[in-house]
Amino acid sequence: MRADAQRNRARILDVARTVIEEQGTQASLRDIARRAEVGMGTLYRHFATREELLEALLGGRFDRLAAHAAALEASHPPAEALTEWLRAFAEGAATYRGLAASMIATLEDGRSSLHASCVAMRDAGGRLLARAQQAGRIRPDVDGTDLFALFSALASIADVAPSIGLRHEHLFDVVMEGLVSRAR
Amino acid sequence: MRADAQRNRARILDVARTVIEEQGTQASLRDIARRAEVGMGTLYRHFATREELLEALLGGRFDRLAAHAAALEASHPPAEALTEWLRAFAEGAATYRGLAASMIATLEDGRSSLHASCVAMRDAGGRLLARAQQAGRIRPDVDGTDLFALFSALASIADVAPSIGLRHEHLFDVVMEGLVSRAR
DNA sequence: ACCTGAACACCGTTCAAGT
DNA sequence: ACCTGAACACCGTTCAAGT
Repeated sequence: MRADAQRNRARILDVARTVIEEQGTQASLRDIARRAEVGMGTLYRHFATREELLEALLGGRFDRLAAHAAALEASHPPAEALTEWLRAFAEGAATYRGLAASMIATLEDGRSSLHASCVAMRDAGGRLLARAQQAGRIRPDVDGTDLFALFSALASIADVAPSIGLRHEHLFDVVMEGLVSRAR
Repeated sequence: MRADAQRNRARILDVARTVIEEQGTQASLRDIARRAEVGMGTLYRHFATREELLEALLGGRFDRLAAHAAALEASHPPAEALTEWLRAFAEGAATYRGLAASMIATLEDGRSSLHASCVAMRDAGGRLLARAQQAGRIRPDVDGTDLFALFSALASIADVAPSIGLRHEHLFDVVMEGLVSRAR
């Protein structure tokens, strides 16, 4: 990649992080290009879709989250590992306003650039889930997709109603208890 | 109201119902005006905000839902009344794509035209909840707002991922079990 | 190769002008 | 009283023209 291109790409990512932090995942791309002092075409050349931009911003974080699942599997007993991971997952889904909703949508949209990361995360969670189910600690009739949907939806509440978001830990606990009930 | 105004209002509501059914609560107001064969100003005169339009479309339904809570309180035992009502509530929140998210947001936005209906529904649910808690059937550390948020969030999953929406009843059951656990 | 910015087709919202 | 539709300030996306 040419040096100026590389510099532009970095500038865009840098500005995008700030703007999306301010305005959420639906932030104006025009605004990002403007503040990065770059033409619209340049933004589109580097990131053909909004999802590609989000992937560049979040891909690393998501990969680490999937890896974290494997680590927890080795270090913690089944139920604790799952709970701990779901907590980290919910935190990740809350990185930017609007992200949680995008993540659920992306799970069934194979064309989205976020699709791969989300499927990987769902599967990582699914493995922790299966382990906890085999240990009889989680009800057997839920799968990784259920988990992903439930906790993303939970995270999305804070996006749309910040004050209710303060109850997040509490609501997390309620849903968690729902998973525990009817185990075995 | 003048006869032509009344006719216009009815036309707008009629078309809005169709368009919002197609495109969700974020449907283009311009499109609604166009298909109702009405100037933009006319639409704005009758419904100054998008929320006012939604209120006109859904207010009746929400009022009935609040009334339904009182009826259930008289006819059913505490836990059954609550479960039954929450089922109806979730159905109402799923009337239009995007509505569930609007409802959570509106709960803490006093200026929204949907605010009154949503508060009324939350309180109606809150009364059924308190009754079930007094009967020792629901954990005591949740309130009406928690309930509203949890089940709206649940409904919003189907908005953004239709196929996961097919699991709605199942996820409903999981959350319900979470409410039951730690009762008394 | 890469960048720019105007062009196009859309929005929501307002408001002067009409009846 | 009420209606119309143009005007304004925004979008996202594309693409001819430049370096």
